Amino acid sequence: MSDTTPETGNAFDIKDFPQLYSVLNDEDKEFLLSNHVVKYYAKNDKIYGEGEKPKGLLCLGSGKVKVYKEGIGGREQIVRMVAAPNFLGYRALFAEDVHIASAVAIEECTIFFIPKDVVFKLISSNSKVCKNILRSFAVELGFTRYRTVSLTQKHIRGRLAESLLFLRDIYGYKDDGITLDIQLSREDIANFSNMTTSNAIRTLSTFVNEKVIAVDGRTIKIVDETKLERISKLG
Amino acid sequence: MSDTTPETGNAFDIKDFPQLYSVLNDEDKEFLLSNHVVKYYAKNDKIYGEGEKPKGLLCLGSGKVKVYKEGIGGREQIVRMVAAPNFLGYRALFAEDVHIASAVAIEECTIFFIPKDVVFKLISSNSKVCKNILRSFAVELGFTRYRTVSLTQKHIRGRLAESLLFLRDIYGYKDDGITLDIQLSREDIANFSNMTTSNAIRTLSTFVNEKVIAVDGRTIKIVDETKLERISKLG
DNA sequence: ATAAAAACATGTTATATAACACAAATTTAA
DNA sequence: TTAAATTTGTGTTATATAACATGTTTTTAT
Repeated sequence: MSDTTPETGNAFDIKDFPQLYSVLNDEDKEFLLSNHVVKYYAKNDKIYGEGEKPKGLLCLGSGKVKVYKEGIGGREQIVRMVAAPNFLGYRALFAEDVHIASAVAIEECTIFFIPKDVVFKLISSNSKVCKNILRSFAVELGFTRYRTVSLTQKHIRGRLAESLLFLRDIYGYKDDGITLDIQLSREDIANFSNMTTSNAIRTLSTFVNEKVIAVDGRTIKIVDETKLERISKLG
Repeated sequence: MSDTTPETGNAFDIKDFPQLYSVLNDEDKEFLLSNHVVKYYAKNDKIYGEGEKPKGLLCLGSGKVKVYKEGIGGREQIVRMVAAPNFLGYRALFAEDVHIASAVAIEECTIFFIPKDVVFKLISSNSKVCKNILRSFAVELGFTRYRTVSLTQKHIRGRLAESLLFLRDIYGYKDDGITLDIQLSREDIANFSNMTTSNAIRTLSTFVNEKVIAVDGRTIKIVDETKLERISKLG
């Protein structure tokens, strides 16, 4: 992590983080502006790790992050793929617990750090802040529960298809309207879909053969959305 | 569901629901007391179902509830076992979504229903209410994520052992200190542990043979906690 | 009290997928 | 610019567990 501006020079600031800033009154805006820290992370930088204690709220202002848990025999399970703007690592904060997952920047990130006491002061004085955080939790819990069922019940093809559709939902397409706006290693795709890397590679190949997707290195195009959704649905 | 007092005559009321009542000031207490409904459910009564829209907040005052999702081919996955006092069905409320799971009373329950607008008024006027709900979400999200990894990565023995330990954590023991204070069908145990009923039965039997647990019908005693924890940990 | 239904139990077979092995391609480092 | 390491790709084998079959016991309904 670096405290200097990133090379790209994109000047993101907390005013562009709607879940927090846009619902505050002028006084609280002033308070927040003078009580947060902007942090920059390069690709592959660790943002927090399992077992660490959160010192405040993290707000992903720009960039992409993967959140994963170490499982049996060090096998990594990606439990969340995060797009900006979104809260990050807030579960541990509100459970008054240590982090039970790790977060890594999968591309350059801007993160706004808000100290614990500042967060709780904002929540106390502004119920809209509270509602936004509640909504984030509710949406994420829904996603996680849905995934539990998919990852345990669907077969490999269904799991992979669903993962690709989730990546579409989270990061969207590039300008061409078919290229997923995220680059992941086969291993990350496997860890997100609960399968071995070999099987992720194999199944991606069969999807290419079936003309459901097109692959060029780590660039994935969804060629036949309907078919992919059918594969995901059938399990 | 019935609106009359249950046969047992246990007079639970919302004053015994600490997550809400104990943090309110006198005015809000009055407001809550005159703006909620007490509902009674018999064993096996459905409390809400997938696709329904929540009309308010449910607070489980007494009794036990299972929350499950319909998966592939109608296969049911229990995503939460609830003990009183606890919030229930609140994810959909705060996500402004329909229920994505169903809730069924596994024994007689008392539930306090608080209409949506009353809930939001309480949250606005009292940040401690908000914090309590945030904590519930945070704890539950942690549990759900932990489970996702266990249910996908652990083998049958580990999954079943873990489920039994979770049931112990959630419902505790009876007075003898070894009998789980919850009665479940083998099918429910299977649906909680992501396995077929046959395999749940089979694995319970091997645990009995290994003197880890003792079983009499639906009554389960944990005879060797250390061994059970080891089985759960090894996966 | 008896029939019907549901739950429990156990043995056998089929199969999805992990595990393993190895090669090729690509990226990183020296 | 060459070597080393990592990632990607593919074929084979082993195995955990679902699926199936069938019988027994317990519960529920009449």
